[in-house]
Amino acid sequence: MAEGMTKRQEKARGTKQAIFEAALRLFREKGFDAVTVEDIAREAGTAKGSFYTYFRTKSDIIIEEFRAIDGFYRDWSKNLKRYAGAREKLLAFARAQFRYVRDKVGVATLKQLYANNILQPDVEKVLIDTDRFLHRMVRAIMEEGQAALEFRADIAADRLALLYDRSFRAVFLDWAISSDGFDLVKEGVEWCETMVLPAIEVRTARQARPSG
Amino acid sequence: MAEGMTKRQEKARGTKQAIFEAALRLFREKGFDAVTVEDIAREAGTAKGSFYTYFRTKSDIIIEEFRAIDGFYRDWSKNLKRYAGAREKLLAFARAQFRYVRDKVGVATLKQLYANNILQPDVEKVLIDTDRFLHRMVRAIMEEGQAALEFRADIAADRLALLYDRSFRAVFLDWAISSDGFDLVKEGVEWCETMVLPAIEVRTARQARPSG
DNA sequence: CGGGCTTATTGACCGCGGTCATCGTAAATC
DNA sequence: GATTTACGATGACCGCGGTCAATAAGCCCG
Repeated sequence: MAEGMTKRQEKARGTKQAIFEAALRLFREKGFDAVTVEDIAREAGTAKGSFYTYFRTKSDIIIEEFRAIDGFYRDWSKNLKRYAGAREKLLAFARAQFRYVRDKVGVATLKQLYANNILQPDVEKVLIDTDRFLHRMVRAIMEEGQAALEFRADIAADRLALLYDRSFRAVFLDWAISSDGFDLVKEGVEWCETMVLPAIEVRTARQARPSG
Repeated sequence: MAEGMTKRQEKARGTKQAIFEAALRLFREKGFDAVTVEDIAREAGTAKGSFYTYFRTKSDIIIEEFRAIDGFYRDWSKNLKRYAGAREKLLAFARAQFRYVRDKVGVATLKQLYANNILQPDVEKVLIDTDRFLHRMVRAIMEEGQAALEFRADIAADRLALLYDRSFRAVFLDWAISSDGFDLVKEGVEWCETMVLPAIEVRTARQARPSG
């Protein structure tokens, strides 16, 4: 792992790692706001200034942590072939995604992530980055659905993927604002079935029925 | 206006108003982050501590300003009867709403508003508050659409309104994250036509057509 | 091995958002 | 009118995120 590295580079790497892990540990224990950068540095056995050698802001830790989600998507995408149609793939992916965010990311981290993406001026906006694996995978599913005449073909697959991504951000946003005020998985899947799929699928007739 | 007020209450009201107006003026001139609370107090001819007598945080000013948008909705709702069906009403309202936010609110204010709603723990969450005029108006349109068999009736009007609201937040969020990276009105109206109406309307057949 | 160069590390320092004990005076009470 | 109470105003103060000049130490070349 540390092949071809000078002693200096190795040490630097170690310092960054120590800071990162200390930060995650403390955030988990006490919550983001209750942890100071000095706490993190102390816990990592280094000085406050070193934190800023490796991270631009306190909330950069959150961004870095969130990048791990792309690893999850990559792993999960191997399951895709299990599902017959594009519709099933989208739904299964939605469920997996909501589960992961609810159980592994958590509402506190999500809040920081969203707030950070909104406020920080020059940070690369990971949430709306269309180069991420997430987006490319969704686009592939859209193309498959279009080829199978499941999904509407009058909108480019890339745009369909954007619409899908954006729809999901809406649920995440509401979940964050409401501070875990509803079950993300249940609401998310329902949202996907109600709002996302109807817009994307080739239409079949649905009659107005009285609510009950 | 200042009927039945003691001299003290009048003065307090004046102080609050002076702070509020000074803050808005300075934010507009220099931007939210470049203005300090002391700047605001000085501009308002009072002391820093007084700011916190009337506002809990610096960004509370933004929340207060944003409440004006409900006044806009109220005024605008008088135009509703111009439009024939519920679908037209929703679309017209969408257009008006996006225009107002783009031209009168601005991306900087919207950013602060969203970040604030996400991060502040005990603030009333104006964005997802279903008691706001906005939500009640949309619900009324949904009910009208259901009665006319335009909109699906297997979902309660209140939930349809929530879905509509949430969809819109998605566009506002993307607009905020991308820092005015697209035309809010154009994108918003397209989004409404593509994602929101298809999910809400009673379905009529749509065939898959090749893109291009 | 020696000396210049690069780079990780450090902690004092800064500016700002937010707090709070204190003060002065209008309002209420008698 | 005198006395007490209530409350708006104040600014010194605090804690934290973030900066930066100075320092220490590994690296590299002659």
